[in-house]
Amino acid sequence: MANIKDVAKKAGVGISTVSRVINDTKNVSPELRVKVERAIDELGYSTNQIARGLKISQTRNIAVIVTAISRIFFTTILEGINKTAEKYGYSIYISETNDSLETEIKLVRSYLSQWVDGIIIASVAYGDDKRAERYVAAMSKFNKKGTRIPVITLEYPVDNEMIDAIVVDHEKAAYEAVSHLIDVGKRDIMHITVPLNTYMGQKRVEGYKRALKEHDIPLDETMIVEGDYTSHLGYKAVNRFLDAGRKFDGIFAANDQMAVGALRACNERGIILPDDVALIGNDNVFVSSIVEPSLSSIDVPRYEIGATAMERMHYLLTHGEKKEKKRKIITLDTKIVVRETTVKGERNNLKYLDW
Amino acid sequence: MANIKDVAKKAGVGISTVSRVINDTKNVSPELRVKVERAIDELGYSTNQIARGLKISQTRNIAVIVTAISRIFFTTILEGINKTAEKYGYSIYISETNDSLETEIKLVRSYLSQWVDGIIIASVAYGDDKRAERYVAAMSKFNKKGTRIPVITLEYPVDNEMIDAIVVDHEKAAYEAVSHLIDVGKRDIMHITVPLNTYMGQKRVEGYKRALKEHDIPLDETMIVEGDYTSHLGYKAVNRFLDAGRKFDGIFAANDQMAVGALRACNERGIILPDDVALIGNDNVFVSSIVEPSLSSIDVPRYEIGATAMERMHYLLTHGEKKEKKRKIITLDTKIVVRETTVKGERNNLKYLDW
DNA sequence: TTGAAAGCGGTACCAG
DNA sequence: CTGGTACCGCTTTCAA
Repeated sequence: MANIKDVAKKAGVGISTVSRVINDTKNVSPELRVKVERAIDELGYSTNQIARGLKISQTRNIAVIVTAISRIFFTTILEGINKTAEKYGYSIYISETNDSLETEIKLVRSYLSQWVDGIIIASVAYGDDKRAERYVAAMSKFNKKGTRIPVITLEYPVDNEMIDAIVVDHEKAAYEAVSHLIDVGKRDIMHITVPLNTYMGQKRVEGYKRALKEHDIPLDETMIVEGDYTSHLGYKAVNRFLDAGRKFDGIFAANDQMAVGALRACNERGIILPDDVALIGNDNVFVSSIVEPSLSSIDVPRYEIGATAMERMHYLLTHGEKKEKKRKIITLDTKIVVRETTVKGERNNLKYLDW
Repeated sequence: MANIKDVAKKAGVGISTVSRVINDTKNVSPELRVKVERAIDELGYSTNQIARGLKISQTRNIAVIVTAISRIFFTTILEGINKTAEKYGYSIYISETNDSLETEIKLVRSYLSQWVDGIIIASVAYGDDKRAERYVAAMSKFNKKGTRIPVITLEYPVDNEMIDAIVVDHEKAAYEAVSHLIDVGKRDIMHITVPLNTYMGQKRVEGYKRALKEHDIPLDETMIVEGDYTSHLGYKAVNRFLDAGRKFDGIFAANDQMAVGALRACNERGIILPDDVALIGNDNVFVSSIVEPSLSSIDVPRYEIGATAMERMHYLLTHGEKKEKKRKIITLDTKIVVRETTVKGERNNLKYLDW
């Protein structure tokens, strides 16, 4: 409502003095300071951040772009980002791409023109699409008035040597999941993947293959079925295998949604977990400890990923271009959480309480 | 990077002409238009929304404030808001109050100073706290340069006759839930509430009481236990009743989290659902169809709530102050979803597929 | 149809 | 320590 001019007039001082007390610079006499503060109170003035942003080209707004807001995997990440952002006084925009590069680029463009201070993104720009390549190359050149607008990617590092990332080792996680299945005595292991045009999809397949190889289990490509993140797909995939009379005694699903679908299918068809088939998911979302039997999974430190991303963003924003030539890729640890779908009696369901 | 001045210079035209082609006003000659468009392309210019916002006092930014981002209840609402916002070209800020009025007020103040066009909020300003009252009263006066900044509340209408709301009938929903328990033959019904200092908490208790009354079941206040939204609490509450040897054959939990906690407790203690105890939750989140036995619940159209809120916001923003004196409260329908915790054999678990 | 210039609400430099 | 003023990048009158 009221602006700085009004305050200046009311306080009977110059506009710059008002500015000084607001951003409390030292050089203001106590008397004037009091006058100005009173005027501010009486007018209920608060500074227009949009004007301020225009002037100092700094908005304290961070854009957060994920593939799908309702993908349960992201909600904890968003929480981590949000809590940390609040700590430092940033506001955050949140939006989703629905796995469309088109949408992603559109969103980024829009945020850039809103002069966000930084962008945290779960990018879908992977693979050798020409458009994607140009876009990823441009990421390190985002700027406003010469100062760089940092981009931090979630889950995996994009193909640009200047862009930081907060990730986990997907290959290793998959390797451990599958090794665990082998350890509990399984050999015919099905792998339900996330889409294979994604980094995560490919890395997890690599881990799957390595685990088989190191345990001298011959690879059967038909045991790998491409998934789409949904519970429904996991459900159908298992039913299809069953209907076809395919032999399998283990399943590694690349996310928990699909694992739960698989679990449901097994339950319905009278397959005993883990005796007949051992099953392990990925992500360790709270649902894993709620289903019956409880689902083994790979824990991904989602909150920490979000928090770390925001911490890193803040660092980049405050420590500027301190000639950090090389990007920083922060890898957080995953760990296997054993429950009843792979080892009888391991309820390990404490987690069901916190959702 | 490049600004309108650069474009004007490059195209060899006046700055206003550039503005005209950008916002495509009619009065520009074809020749100039082409020149300008080429300049825009070559410079990769896109208009600075922050400067534009300052000038026209319209940012196309909407603030969305919920109590907790990770509260699963909200994620679908956010999705509805987001999808609709995208349709109309709004960006949205998302933040959480963690049920603190303090935080809520701070956030609102901050968004106001960023000149958001509107605010959609699941407010915690309920009850007769002086500070809350002042704040709620102020809601209808939020404005920038005289034009009003609309506020729309989620879940329930705040105590301000000018503020729109998108809600469901909590009293009725609770009434139906409890009536259903009675219909399936239960009489000693426990009610685990959400916090009783909330509108939802109180209304659901009212519904609970009305259902008992209309079925001539005497009210026993000790059957009402105040909850806190968490699974853990539902779990403990039931265990406490069991330990104390309390008699009960039905439970209405005011959200699904607590219902799942209660379900887990029953499962562990050998209580057979629904024979010994019938259980119904509230919200119908996807988890209801995943647990064993599947959980009866009250379906709340969360996506629609979000979408409707954003549609209404857009309406308010485009149709301005068309002297709509009176606020609009849009009430969406809830419906009961019967599953195995109240009626044997009613799996009704299609929903488990879509998460 | 076109360009100049004022002004949105601030910040920061400069002179006093 | 204080006030005047240019300017951030854009929109919009006003005159030409």
